[in-house]
Amino acid sequence: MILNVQRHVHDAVTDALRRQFGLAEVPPFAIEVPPSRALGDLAVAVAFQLARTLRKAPRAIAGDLAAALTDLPGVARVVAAPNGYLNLYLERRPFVAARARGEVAWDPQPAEKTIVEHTAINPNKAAHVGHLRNAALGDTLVRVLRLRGTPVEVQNYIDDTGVQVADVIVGFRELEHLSLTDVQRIADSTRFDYYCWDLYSRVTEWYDGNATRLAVRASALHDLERGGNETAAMGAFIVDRIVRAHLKTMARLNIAYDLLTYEGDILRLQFWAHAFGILKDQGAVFLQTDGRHQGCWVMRIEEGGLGAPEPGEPEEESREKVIVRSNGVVTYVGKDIANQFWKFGFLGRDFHYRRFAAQATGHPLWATTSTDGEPGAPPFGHACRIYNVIDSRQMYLQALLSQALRTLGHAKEAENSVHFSYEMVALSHATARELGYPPAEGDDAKKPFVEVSGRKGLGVKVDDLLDLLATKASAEVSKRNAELSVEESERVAAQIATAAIRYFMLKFSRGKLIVFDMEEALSFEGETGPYLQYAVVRANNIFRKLEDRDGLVEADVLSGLDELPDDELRSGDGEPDAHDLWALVFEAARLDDIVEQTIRALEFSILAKYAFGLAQLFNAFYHRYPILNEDDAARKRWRAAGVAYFRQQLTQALDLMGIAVPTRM
RNA sequence: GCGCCCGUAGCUCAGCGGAUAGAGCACCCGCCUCCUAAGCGGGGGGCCGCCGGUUCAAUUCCGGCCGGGCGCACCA
Repeated sequence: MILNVQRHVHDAVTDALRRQFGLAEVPPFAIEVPPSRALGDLAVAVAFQLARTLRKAPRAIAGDLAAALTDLPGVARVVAAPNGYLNLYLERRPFVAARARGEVAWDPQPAEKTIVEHTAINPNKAAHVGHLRNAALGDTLVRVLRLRGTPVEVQNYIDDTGVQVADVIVGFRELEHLSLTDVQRIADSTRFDYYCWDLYSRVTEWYDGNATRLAVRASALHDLERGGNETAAMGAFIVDRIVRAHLKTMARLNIAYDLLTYEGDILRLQFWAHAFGILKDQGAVFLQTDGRHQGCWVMRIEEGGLGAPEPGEPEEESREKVIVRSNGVVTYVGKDIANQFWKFGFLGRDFHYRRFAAQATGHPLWATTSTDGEPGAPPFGHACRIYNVIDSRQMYLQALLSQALRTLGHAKEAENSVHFSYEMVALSHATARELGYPPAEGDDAKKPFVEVSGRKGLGVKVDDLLDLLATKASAEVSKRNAELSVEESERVAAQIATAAIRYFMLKFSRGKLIVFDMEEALSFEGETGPYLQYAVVRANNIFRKLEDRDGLVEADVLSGLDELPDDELRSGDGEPDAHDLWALVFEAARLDDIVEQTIRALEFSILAKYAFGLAQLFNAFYHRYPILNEDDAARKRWRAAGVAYFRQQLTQALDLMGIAVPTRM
């Protein structure tokens, strides 16, 4: 809740520059936050930028500006620092009082309908930590956008007709010789997503044993795509069960969706045929009659795109991407283009929809279907902006999507097709060893990490990780809070587990490969989700006790702040590392600025680090300044007001990261 | 070969061109008659990979190297 102040300071400085120096054009400049409160609350470095054009020393410019900036509402004083910075100190009392009372609201942003697609796990096995990063980033993006008033539709793409599902079908059939009813029985009596996890890796080994077995897969895949046969029926069953397992896992992490988009529906409803028609009409794809891609429909890749020429091959060919194979089967790229067209609403066709499940959010989850749609579905699709949350390995394919849109004259949509890209999650050697995998050999041993592989069954399952965290949290909770009921204690443990894992997934910037290490992820100390929760729990405890002991509720604390002596707002001034009330409130106020930065950079580590820093500031304040035991009534009230604002802001920040605040810890 | 990402403390990572380069972990020292020690305070530890360029100012921007990762299928 600092952006409004920054804006009016910016305007005032611009105005002062015009008046003082007769500048018609004021160069763009930023309102910064100085490294410590002793230097001021806001700072402007514009004097450096103007030194040359004005032929004047930065310090002198800053001095003139300071003199011109009188009577700025909300600003107590303006100081020209010796180095040329212009530093501003805010009026503290009204700043604190208004914010603690919640009188400074979020700016509504102009909003256009946005689709965020994330998770999109192949529905043939349990979710692992690699999938987790995707879902955590995607869900956080959704939360941040929604806070700013953007209407967001969350889609989860289900590849129900792909190779991975076919492989599990092959496993049930060829390795276990089971029928659909057998599989159904297994699903009802086992942890089915775990069962398929193991089966999938066994199938991979089976293929490796004899290459001719791949023909079985090809045939299964063909049946799966065509539908109306037993293979497809078994596939539909497996997919449904696994998708429900994924949703359950994600619900543990406070992740929900609006729509499941099934690839099978894209095929059955001829979305691809329509998209293909459009692409052909516009000349975006053509039938290659020669060379390596003979008989394929290909798309020309733009200059600077992908493609490595094979030795001796003309460069032309490497600049083509196959969209339809010579056997007439469309590739993933083609299906994705059709899906993207639909999301923007210019495919000219729509899905039918069915209610799929209830969710903890209260919003029903819908799924696409090819027939028998239910009434009451919201108007899905027709977005102005699309974020596809997919790891960086699929960069080229995402670039092709934009290219296809551009070729068809949809420049704006191409621009608004955002590949929200992030680096993958790998495993540390130590964690791979703990999971029982043999030490890597050869070149793999030299790598600093082990790659997660669903095919090999090598990975940490999300539910296992959550269970481990919850068990550990449960022990810690009951150790400290013997009076809690078993149910409450378990609820808190689950919240702590979710916090630990979600914070862990967000604290790294998205361009950084995460080498997942179990020991590190299980930590509750230092820069972790539980540390952040703990800070808010402490703040909440203060208010609980304030009510128990003094009969004061938050509203009592916040009323009458305007008349109270405000010495407390200057405590700690002049000290180099201020852990005082003003520093805490000021930092808490920066959340809106941080959210803006986060969206601009699509970088949630900014939000995560900010929340952590704010919690640190509070913990330091907490240790230094008593509240319940403070004798001076005015100081006590101001401190409590600061704590009220802090918990309001950090709770909000945690909510953006999908982290709840437990009742006790 | 081409494209993208990464290179900052022993380890894992932050650092929207600006004020003494920070945090967590690990290590050492201190703090529970005091609102929960999942905490707090203090300490040691840095050619910000290397070389150039732009700039009043470069860890930050640009170029070139070096090292590591990932892509560049009629897989998804």
